[in-house]
Amino acid sequence: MNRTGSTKERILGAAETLFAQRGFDGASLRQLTSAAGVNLAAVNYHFGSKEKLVEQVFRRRLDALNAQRLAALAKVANQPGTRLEDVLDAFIRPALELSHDDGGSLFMRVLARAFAEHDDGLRKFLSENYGHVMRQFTAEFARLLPRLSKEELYWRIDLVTGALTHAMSGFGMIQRKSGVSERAHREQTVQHLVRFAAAGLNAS
Amino acid sequence: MNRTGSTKERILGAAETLFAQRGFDGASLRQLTSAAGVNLAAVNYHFGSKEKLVEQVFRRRLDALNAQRLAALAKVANQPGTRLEDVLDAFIRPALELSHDDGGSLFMRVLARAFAEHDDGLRKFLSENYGHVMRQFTAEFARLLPRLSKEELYWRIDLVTGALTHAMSGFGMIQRKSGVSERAHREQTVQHLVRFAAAGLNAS
DNA sequence: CGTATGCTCAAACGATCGTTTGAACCGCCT
DNA sequence: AGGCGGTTCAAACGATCGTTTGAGCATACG
Repeated sequence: MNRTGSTKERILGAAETLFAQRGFDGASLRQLTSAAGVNLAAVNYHFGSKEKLVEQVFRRRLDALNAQRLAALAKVANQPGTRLEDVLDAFIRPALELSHDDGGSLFMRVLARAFAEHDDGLRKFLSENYGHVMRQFTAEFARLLPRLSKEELYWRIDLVTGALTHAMSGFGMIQRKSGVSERAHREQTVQHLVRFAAAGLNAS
Repeated sequence: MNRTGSTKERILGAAETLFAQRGFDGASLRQLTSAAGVNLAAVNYHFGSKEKLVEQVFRRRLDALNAQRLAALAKVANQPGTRLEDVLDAFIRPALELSHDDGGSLFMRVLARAFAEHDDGLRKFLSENYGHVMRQFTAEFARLLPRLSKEELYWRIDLVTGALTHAMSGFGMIQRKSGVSERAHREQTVQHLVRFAAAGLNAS
């Protein structure tokens, strides 16, 4: 039972963990509030409903994540020397750094669930709030891959995001060797993912 | 309400559809039996429990799918002229042909959900019953990509399966152009996926 | 001191879940 | 005709779900 932080923060933390482990429907408010060490009614008092709690769990992480992604993209977008790998790095590195925060890796599992569950309400929420990020990256990919038709480009981006979401939701399976620092391991991981994605996007 | 076939078949069909749409927990036996046009108790009578129904939904498709995959793999495995693309074709083509069967495309969504939900019971079932398929493909990938360490190979295969599962669970989003036959469209799709996967596996 | 205000609490609400029950019904064999 | 295994049926079981309620508590302000 977590006893640090405000009630809202404890609920958000416990929600992230349990949503990752059991899914949005699978995690009950009773399990959740019990793990957070708060009263059952606290969720509806502070968030209004379980669905709005889900949205806040996403907001807490995605606001920061996508701000970092856009900041990194801005440094390389629409510039002459930019390589495909630079854009992919701007997309992937912030997500992996988030994975290293407390509970951050769990959040990537939550995100993977959101992709698999074809929940219209959740997809609409994500599209309305964070769709512009994907649109900016897509525009830059289109610039760097002019020989791909719009159709092919969309498809390949879909494949890449699928691979990355899948991989990062299971992140941690790739064991860090002893003697390798956490930072060096993450750097290796970023480069592995970037190389894979760049090769896929560039495929003949 | 479906009225064709035996009670067991109608349940399996409705289960596949509803599991794809709402998830394993999200689809209730009452929705399911109502859609199948059978009595609520029929599920427990014919399958024993909801969990065993889930397993049968997987079995019905995966037995045939993996048999086709292994048959296709056997034709190219351990032979001198085999290209990476041939092995990937053996893995991907049967899945896409299944997607074209009635309800088959829905099954790929079910499969994507099973990946995202980290349900231990389900993962154990899939591993015990179909793990040998992935092991055979992995062995052949290892033969064709000798310069990759075992660690790197496992990771890239994980990325590829993630991309393919993600893409095929959303299959149908890539619209078939008018004037292109269903068969030609599927052939194009297979080659797109194979090229992407081969490039990713082969990345420097 | 009295009283708002923000928050927590135990308890209960109605709804829905998977499962079980026992009677009714079916075609088939002797 | 009569009984019998296989199947279907409506109904109910206990459990658990998200949400609501109203009393109780703490702190701050007049």
